[in-house]
Amino acid sequence: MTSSKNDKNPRTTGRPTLNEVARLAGVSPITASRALRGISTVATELVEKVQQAAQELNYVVNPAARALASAQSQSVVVLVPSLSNLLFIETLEAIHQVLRPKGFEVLIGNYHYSRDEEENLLRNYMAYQPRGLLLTGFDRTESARRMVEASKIPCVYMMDLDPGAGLNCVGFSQVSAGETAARHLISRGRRKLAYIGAQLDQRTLLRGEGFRRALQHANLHDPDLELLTPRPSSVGLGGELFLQMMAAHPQVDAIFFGNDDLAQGALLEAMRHGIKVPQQVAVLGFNDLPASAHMVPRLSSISTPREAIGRRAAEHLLTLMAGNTIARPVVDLGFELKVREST
Amino acid sequence: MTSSKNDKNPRTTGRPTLNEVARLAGVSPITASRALRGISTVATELVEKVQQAAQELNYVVNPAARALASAQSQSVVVLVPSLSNLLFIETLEAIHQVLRPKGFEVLIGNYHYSRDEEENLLRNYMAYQPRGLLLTGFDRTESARRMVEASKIPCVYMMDLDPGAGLNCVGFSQVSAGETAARHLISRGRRKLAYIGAQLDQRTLLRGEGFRRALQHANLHDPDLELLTPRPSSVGLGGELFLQMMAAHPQVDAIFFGNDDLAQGALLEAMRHGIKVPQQVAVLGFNDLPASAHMVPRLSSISTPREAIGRRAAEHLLTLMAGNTIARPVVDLGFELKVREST
DNA sequence: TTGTAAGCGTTATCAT
DNA sequence: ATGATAACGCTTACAA
Repeated sequence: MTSSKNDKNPRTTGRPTLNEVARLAGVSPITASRALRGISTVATELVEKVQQAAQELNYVVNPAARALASAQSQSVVVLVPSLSNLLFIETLEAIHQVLRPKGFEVLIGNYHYSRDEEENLLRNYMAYQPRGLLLTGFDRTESARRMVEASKIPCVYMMDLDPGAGLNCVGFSQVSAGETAARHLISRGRRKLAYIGAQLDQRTLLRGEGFRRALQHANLHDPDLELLTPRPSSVGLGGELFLQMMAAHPQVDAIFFGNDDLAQGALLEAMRHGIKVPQQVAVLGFNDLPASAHMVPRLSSISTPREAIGRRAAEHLLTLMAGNTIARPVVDLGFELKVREST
Repeated sequence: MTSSKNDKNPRTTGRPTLNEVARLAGVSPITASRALRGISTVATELVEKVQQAAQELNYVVNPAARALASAQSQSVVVLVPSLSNLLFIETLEAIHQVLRPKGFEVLIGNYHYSRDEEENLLRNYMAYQPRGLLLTGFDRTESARRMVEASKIPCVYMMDLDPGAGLNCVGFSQVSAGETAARHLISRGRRKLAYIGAQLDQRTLLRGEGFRRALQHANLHDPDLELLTPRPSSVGLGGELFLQMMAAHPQVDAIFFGNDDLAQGALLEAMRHGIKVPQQVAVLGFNDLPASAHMVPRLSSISTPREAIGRRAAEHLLTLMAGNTIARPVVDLGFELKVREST
């Protein structure tokens, strides 16, 4: 018994500790700990006493101490390739909505579409001993893959579906979305179909593959009508690529864009240059971003359930973190073609 | 000496500890700790040995243990009112860029423009004993304000400038930006000027105030020409409000929008309804979002230095966290009027 | 400049 | 069902 609590000891936070709560409640610290964590072995009566004491003292656990003692944090790491795409913002929001109420801290890592950066983030965040991992897609370095596997940390993959059907994932088939795009355009009587994609991540590529596959199947595929660039997707870039495509291949009568911002840019340049959409060329976007429905003409797009993906992935992870396994690890949330004025 | 390291002890992480690094380097744990933290009292020779050992073992500190022992985390809490506004994304990115390399973990809180939610987030995050705080603007609950003050945690305010000039802040004068908008429109010969704002946060209001003030000064102010709504800002809403304003006040010849997305929506509806911009009505946006320069007509806007704000605020905070004070706490980064085709 | 001892606040273990 | 004890991995205080 050296001194009283508010000693101005720099090693102390000044906040009430579990010990103090326990003393006030007249129980041992460990009982207080159990009571607060909702561990069933504690008598209801004591639980109440402890909760009251905690409330009275305004007690909040010290996450550092908890993490140290239990070798487990309360944090979940979410890695996304971009934040400038509204797409991922909505997903993140949904994840927060599910995880925060359960007491989890969400650590967000943006790897800017770089596999190496993703690996680094993963390595760094592993130091925090996260309880769970939420990763985007399946395209990562071998080393990152191994880290995840070796860590044994529960992990759910978002956005795409595991072809192997072995990993826990929540998303939709990117390939199939590409096929749908092609079939829609073909059904509109289009015959010279182009694909324009930027930010060549795995999913953009997969979409392109689905698109190509459907065209080949219809005997309409022309490899010249594919314009891909690793530059980051944006409205400005979309306009630029659109003009480039129309200049090189004036006979193109439909374009599928890997992202709505590209398609929006195309619509804008089409207007500026008097190119009639959809009369001369149909424009189809992807993701159905909020502005798309308001473009002139209103942009047709494939709407993706990114909010639902975030929510379901987080719930999925909650199950895994609770130690349960999941019967059906692959959750396909599908997508929806929104036909508006541009196709 | 009970057992060897990889005992499958559930209380242990399996990762190498500082002790092991110290042993390998042939020094005491505390020396290893000091060496790794770059504390100057350690002999250069030993520092090298320790670093080598750490590297060899692939050592990474346990943040929980560090936080517990030092009563200080390595985390910085950033609170923003929204993530769906690209504006804050860019700011966050810059903050990350500055803070992560220095070993800080960035905790992001989105309070959805709700003062109460901000207060809650603050309370929750305080449990993590953050080393620093990055807050948006000055409009918060009294209780939140007190928490920040009482905590003594270094804090930098972003986006606006403290009228009292006492708080550390990095931003620009929102009022002055509103004035600039009005003066520009007036200088273009406009006489019936309207202001349309959504998501009525403090800064939108301040901008409106500056706008109003300049109009009054020029004897051009008409309170009927202000359209404010608490609904969240979006392209769709902008179009809607624009049409509403033009229907109610067909004589309006210029509109300043509190946000670019609103202005973009206005441009789109103007086009759809054959309202000529800027001939019939000039449209001026705010923030200069990426798509604005590509609109038809290209949107004039007030460009804000959100990336620089994030960077400078983070650097500012770094200084404070290092225990230094700042001579000039108020950093005004200004703004820039971009005149394009819509005004 | 380096090391010893102790403690940060919590939870796992094992006994009762 | 509850508690005593030790331990998690690191850093502060102080001694050498």
